[in-house]
Amino acid sequence: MTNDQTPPPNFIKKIIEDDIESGKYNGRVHTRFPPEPNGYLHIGHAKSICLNFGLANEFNGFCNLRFDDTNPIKEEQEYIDSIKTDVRWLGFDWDDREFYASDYFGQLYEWAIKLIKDGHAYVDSLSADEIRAYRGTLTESGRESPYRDRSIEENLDLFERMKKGEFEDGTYVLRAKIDMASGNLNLRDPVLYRILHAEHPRTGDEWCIYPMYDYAHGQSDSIEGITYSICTLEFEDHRPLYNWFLDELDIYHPQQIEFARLNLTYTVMSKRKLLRLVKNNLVNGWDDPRMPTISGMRRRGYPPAAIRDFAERIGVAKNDSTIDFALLEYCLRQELNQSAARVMAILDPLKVVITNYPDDKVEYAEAVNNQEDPAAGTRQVPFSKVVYIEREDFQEIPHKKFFRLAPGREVRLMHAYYITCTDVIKDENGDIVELHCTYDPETWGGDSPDGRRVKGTLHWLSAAHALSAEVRLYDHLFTKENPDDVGEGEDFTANMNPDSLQVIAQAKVEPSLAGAEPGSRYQFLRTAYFCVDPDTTPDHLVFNRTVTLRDTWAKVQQKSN
RNA sequence: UGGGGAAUCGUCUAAUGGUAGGACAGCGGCCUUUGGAGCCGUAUAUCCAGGUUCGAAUCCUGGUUCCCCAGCCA
Repeated sequence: MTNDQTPPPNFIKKIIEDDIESGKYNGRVHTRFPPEPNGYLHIGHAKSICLNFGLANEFNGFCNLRFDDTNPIKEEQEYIDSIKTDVRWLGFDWDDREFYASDYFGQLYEWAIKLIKDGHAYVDSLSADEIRAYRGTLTESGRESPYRDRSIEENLDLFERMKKGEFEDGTYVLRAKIDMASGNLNLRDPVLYRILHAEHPRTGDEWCIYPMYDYAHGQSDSIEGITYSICTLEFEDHRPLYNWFLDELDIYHPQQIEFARLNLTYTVMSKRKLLRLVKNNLVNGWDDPRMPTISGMRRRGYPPAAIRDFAERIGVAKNDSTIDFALLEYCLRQELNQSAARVMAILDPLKVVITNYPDDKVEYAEAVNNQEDPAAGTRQVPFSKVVYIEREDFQEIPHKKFFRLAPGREVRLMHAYYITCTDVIKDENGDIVELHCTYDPETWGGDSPDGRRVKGTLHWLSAAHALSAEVRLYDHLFTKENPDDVGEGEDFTANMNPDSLQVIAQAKVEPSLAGAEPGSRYQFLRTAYFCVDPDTTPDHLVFNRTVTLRDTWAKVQQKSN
């Protein structure tokens, strides 16, 4: 899909344009996407990825992929691998600029020694609990650690022994010496290094002290020559600390800019909650198509171009905001409408016997694959005496605005014939089991030579030729726009939608779908967009519903209720 | 009188002293071999109160509301 509108302005572009004009970074634009490999990427990350890589593209700069791997307890190679897959799948390329904060552990250690020597850092012997108690509260200033004035020599010695592994976890930390009375808690002698005798996914057991985020991030940015270190709002009051390290170390100084993270209706976004859904088996893994993870969206059938379009449309600002899920769906339909091949599938089959059609005759209707894309061509769809239509496409006593099939009414079977319903066959319970219709042989292709019109056009399948398939219909994972809107003693899981997954074991699909590749996307005509699930095997097709088609008939029905 | 941020249609987002614009959602219509897509039209907003100014979403003063921060997480 092409979007010929120029990308919208935002406050970060404005800053960059001003900097380019003033020559602040000599016109250079260099960003980075810095995930911690402790979970799978989600659509909130996608916003950040599109922003950082997008800015680099727009201003002829670069964007690095940098893993913020400073906490070996939570990080795993599995997450590193998935993150790379997801960023690439979204359509972005970091060339050879794949970096890790752990690449800089040596340099970071040297800089820590410099801070100690300059009297800006000290080794503290307080326990974690004591440090918390000494930190004070939001409204009361903190107290200085009794170890704050150790000599530089002692600090150097202790820090070196921390690194050598002489001490247990938690016995010592390295702290910056800033201001225990600061109103900004981040400046109350923040911890720079902690002792962690843990195996790191990349550095193994080379280190047993690990830098904290605040100490590692800005310096990593500096080493990589980043110009704009773009992060989310909650880091706003870390910025003074970000600047403090760079200034005290007297090294190249990137600029941190904060923007509002993405919130989406009917969705939870925090890694903690997503992890909980996975670990408690409330969903089927990180790539469950109901998950807002990139891997889940991929499996659900979201095209990367739709996600990029979405990221552009939501904008970038500093307001806390929650995007209407309907916008995402709009972007999906927009993209899928252009790219997805049309195909016929019946989710809830109703048998139709065309009484005046020859018993053993088979004709092949030429069906357009995608009227939005003539290059997609056509295909042959078999037609015969017994067909399936969608059960909801027939009403025995039609609603006044229902213009599909009803007794005595004529409709078009798309690309095939006009048919007229003559009889309704019911079982002993009064349930409709079959329809008898007649067809007009003059209407092959879907047009009548006499120019008469029909109001309804239905999709259909030749019963003898249809393939069976499993179809998975997905809905919002949560029933409330804000899943955290819960009663006392409840949490977000109380709002989980019991109907978020509905499995249709025996749907019918076109024979052309035989052998459809996992990941390929289709529009089931008049129904929804679907994507072939990886669970598919040669004799068992599985489709995931990506997003329904807009359904104005559903609205009409709702209104009349 | 802890610190840091943010307030514009229902929801996002533009407009940086000069006609409050766009998108999604809504509503109405046209068209249609998808009740899809497309097209046209339409209603709805500057947190409040003062002030400066010919003119204020924008500048000033004072309020109000919301978000973030007390990890040896990021």
